[in-house]
Amino acid sequence: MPTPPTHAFTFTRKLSASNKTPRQINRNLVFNLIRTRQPISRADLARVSGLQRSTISLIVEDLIRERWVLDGSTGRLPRGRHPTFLELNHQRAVIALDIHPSQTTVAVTDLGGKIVAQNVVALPNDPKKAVASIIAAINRLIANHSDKSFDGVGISLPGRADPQLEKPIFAPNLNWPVQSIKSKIHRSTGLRVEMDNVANACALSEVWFGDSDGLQDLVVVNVSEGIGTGIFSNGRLLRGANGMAGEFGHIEMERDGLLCGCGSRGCWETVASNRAGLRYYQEMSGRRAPVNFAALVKLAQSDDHDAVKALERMSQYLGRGLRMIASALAPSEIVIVGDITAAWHLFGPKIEAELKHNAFSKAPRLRPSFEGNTARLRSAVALVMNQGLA
Amino acid sequence: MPTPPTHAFTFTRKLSASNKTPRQINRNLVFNLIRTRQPISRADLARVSGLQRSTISLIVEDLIRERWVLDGSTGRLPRGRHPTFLELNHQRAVIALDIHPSQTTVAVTDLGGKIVAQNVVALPNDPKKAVASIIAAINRLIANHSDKSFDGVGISLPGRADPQLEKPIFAPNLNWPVQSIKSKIHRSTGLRVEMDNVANACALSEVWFGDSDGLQDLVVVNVSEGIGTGIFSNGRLLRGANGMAGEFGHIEMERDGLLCGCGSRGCWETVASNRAGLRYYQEMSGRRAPVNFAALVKLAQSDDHDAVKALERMSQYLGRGLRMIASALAPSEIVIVGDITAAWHLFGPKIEAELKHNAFSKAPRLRPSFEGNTARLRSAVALVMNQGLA
DNA sequence: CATGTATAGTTTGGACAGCGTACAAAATGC
DNA sequence: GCATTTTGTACGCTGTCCAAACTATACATG
Repeated sequence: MPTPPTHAFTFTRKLSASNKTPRQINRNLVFNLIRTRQPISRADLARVSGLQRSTISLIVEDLIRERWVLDGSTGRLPRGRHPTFLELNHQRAVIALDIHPSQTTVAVTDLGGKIVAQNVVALPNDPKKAVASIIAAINRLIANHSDKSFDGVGISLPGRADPQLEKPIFAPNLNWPVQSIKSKIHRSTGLRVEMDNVANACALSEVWFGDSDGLQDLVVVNVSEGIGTGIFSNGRLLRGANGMAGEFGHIEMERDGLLCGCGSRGCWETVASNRAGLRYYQEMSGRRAPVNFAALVKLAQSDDHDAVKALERMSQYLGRGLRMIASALAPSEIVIVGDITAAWHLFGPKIEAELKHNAFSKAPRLRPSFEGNTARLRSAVALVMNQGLA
Repeated sequence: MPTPPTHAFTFTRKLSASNKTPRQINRNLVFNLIRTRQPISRADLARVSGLQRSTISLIVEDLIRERWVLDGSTGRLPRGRHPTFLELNHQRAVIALDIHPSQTTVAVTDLGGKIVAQNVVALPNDPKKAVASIIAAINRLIANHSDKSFDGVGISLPGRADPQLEKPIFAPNLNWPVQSIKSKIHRSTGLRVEMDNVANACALSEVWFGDSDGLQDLVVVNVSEGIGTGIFSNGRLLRGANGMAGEFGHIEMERDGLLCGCGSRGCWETVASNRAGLRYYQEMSGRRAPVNFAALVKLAQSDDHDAVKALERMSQYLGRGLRMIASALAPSEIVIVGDITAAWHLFGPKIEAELKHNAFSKAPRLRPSFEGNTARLRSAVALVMNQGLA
């Protein structure tokens, strides 16, 4: 006879559903539909979602009461009563913060991710004062937009952080400390603060603000000082055990290659990141490299032979790494974020050719981020939206 | 004024929830708890799930009416009414089919995955008749267990198949055609047939039959003629765009290496699969390789120097590949399935040392499948269970 | 043996969700 | 004015979970 189990037991997350669960699910669905398809009427929401018009009415009533959406203009139809279009509440806004090794930007955006105002943060010489400068810049923006009501602050940064934990735990390419930035901003502004890796954030952003409906599998590759990837799979971000999933950039590509910031040798990012591109230029031309990678891209665009060659070499390595990603995850789409996309017509085909080289299965679609240089900023907005209503 | 949208629109899956949704969710939760913790009382189910005892009673009533579970024995407590333990219905059974390049096995198991009967299928010389032989073997097993009621057939095979599609689309290591095996078995037996890649199936199996509760991130690496990986992330299998996710085995590891069955060169599986182990033995000893990999492992266990060296070399490459997986996905656990696990005490440490070599973050736990050689068979059961009630 | 206590499992009423139908509101055309 | 068409709302129904009351069962104790 078995002894009584009486398990001591706790689930990490609540797994059981209550009778409030459908409302949560449908509420998120409806809000997302309004967000992506605004302006849209209740009747169309019903058609699109598969829910009844009556149900939609109740859910929308909630969303309006909580000031997420507004009744907007009225439409015209050949027959029948005119629909009232719903739209996101323009009064509500989000602070987006893009922390980048070479430049940090802060912005105000609306719930739809549209950038209302944007400033580059002048960082002081003393890196310890960086966080204070950022907070000052945020507070200035909030003060300048007193007509808005702010919902939160989104931070996208090059590094990994366990979503539970406060501080980033892996940021080899950032030269100033961001420890406790999250709680400091929260204390100063009183707003909810969401922080995540740039590539993760960009993946969310593509899903939230992109036009591909129901995208389920997508990998974003952020090519900057290093290379980070954000994996969106089964309709969710793949975070891994400590939030460390997506470090394709630190997969060994060259045996006994260059020493990487992570301590290993020959990582993909040592041969395919912006730094690698600059190094190739130096090696090939014998001249000093341009001040930054954007300048190198400009050089290539003006047909500088060495610049083109250097970026082609970088593109080849990029493509080879993308082939790894395609084999490993078979996403339907790979999106590139970074300065290299500024010259996509020159190097996109090179990257894609290498990606498709000898591929044993259908290669994923490859495209640059639809956002260009604001991709990282908008991604920070997605972080807040994702927590607020998803 | 915007024109009326009236979107023509269909979701791939239904995204909206109805008031029946919580019951579906909780039913699966309760069934899974019974499966993993049987025997268990209703009261303990309530404690463990967080649902009310009354709700549990209703759900269990459903499950008993549909003959998934049974009221079983009675427990004893120091005080109070004795609990009645619930257990899975032993009458119900599943056919498990393990298709393997060197040997195909078919078995009868109960809902808990316990193997009731098991036969190796003698495949005819003519590979075209293989499917017919398998079907005959299945029907024999069903006839011999007329006391059971069969719920479905699970097939785990070395290859990828879009879950929607009928035929496997990528099986470079299988030398006989399995096209339309799914529908043929369905027609012959009348049972539901679920088919998936071995590694995917084993990942499900670890989650379904393993003892780690609430495991969310796990990668199974199946080391056989080739290498396949099954990725369990965010509590679901990661399938990718065409069911092709998980082909880490075909990531390039040696530039201009050996030609692989997939058409590329230097894939991980060309240097770390069973075939590679046999090749290393041949190269190192100058002798002909053993008849199969299991024999090579036996040799190593009896201290044959060349066999040990060959498998150590294979282990090193295995570990190097696992390091890729750890960087890319940061799973909390990596599980190895395959004959190499028979000598885990010899080679497990070698693999793990290479996995941890120069790792920039905490390496995942590494362990052999808790099932040993029946892992693949039991995995086929998990496929059926996963579709039936998950 | 009666009583009190502890635990398992069931019953019942209430709250809440989505569905489906009916209906009011609003616009157009004849 | 009236039929028609479409939007958006109101109301009753069913399904679900929860909370508390209730019943059943067992044991310890005096």
